[in-house]
Amino acid sequence: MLMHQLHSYLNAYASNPVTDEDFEIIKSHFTNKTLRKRQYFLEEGEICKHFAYIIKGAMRKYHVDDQGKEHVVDLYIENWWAGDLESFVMLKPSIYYVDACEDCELMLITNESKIKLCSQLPSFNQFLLKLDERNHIATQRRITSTISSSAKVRYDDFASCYPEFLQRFPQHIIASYLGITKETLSRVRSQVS
Amino acid sequence: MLMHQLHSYLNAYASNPVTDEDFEIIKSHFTNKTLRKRQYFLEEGEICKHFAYIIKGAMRKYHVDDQGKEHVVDLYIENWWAGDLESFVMLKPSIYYVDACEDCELMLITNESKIKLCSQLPSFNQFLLKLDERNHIATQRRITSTISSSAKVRYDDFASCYPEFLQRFPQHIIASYLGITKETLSRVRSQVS
DNA sequence: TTAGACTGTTGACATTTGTCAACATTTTAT
DNA sequence: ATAAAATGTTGACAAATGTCAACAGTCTAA
Repeated sequence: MLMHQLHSYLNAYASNPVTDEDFEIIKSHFTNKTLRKRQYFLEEGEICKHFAYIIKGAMRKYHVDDQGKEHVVDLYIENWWAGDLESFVMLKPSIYYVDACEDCELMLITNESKIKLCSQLPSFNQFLLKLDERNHIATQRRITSTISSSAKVRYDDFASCYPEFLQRFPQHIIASYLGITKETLSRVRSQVS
Repeated sequence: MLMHQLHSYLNAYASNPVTDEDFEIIKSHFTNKTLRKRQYFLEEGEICKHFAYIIKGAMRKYHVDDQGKEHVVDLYIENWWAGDLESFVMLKPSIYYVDACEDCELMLITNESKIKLCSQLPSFNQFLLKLDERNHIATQRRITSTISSSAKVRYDDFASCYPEFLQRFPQHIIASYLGITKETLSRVRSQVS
């Protein structure tokens, strides 16, 4: 079982370690799922019933505009969470697709379970707050970079911040994440830094 | 006292109303502050010791790049929170400025108080989670819009999503928030929708 | 009240980035 | 094994946006 990965992960965010008993409770609220490369986890119009903790693999979230163009909004690898929060908490049909960029092993949780765990285990609540904090900070940096910098600088920032991602996602997906075309990314990469 | 505004605001986010006793505890952790238009709440290099709940007024957070250009990262009005979370929780010098775009009345809280309230009052913890959720969702939409759409569409989205902001912030600040120049915004506005 | 800052618009031109097409390699599915 | 799909690069050109300068109206502080 790869469950222990979630346990270490939770501990990394908690101020005090999560006890084995608490972890048993947490574990009981998750289910396992595997996805093959290119399979959908979520499709536009669906309600996001689960959030996915990624044990292994890589995923992306993207939006398809009126002209049918894909825009990658998020990239995820091991120890990240995939899903559409807006749909998950508001029970609204999602405007996003989430799919697997590699074969994936996931652990899924429903919103009811999340709420139950929050009220039952203060450490879980605390964990979620820390997670949101971290997420908020990363997003803030991303927005700053997006509105302030040229394509080249954005790519360099991304590459130095998430070097692994360069190995794991194809360039056209990274380009889309950065809000530029694959051609522009290709050209930007061939410039010296 | 305008404290009751915070109380209603908290209630709007809680699943059960915040009792008067709980609110007394919460209130005791806040201090009041006023800012005149154009005064700083936070300057680059400082540690963000307080987060500000805005009772009245309007503020912005911005970043100054190597070439001395300002890039507005966030806009805030009544019932929003202003500050730099990264600096606040990590005690790192901030890379942002936060200043008042109108005369402001604020209620300030430190990170220690926030942590204390979280552990003492589950309802406060819950409140923060909801707030982060809402913030996360809004930010997700903003990123989607920024990487997917032209200047005109971004402005129209912004205008329909935050019509008040058009009245309260000058155009060059909105332009910067949208990641475009004031000249481009001026031109985009003169096109018919 | 007055000079200076702040705000907003417009024109001419430069730069960045996108679009479309062609092509080569690699990976994937049958 | 083979065809199709996915990935990545390049060129020619188009479109979007930025830059800089000039200008005018409004607000603000001494």
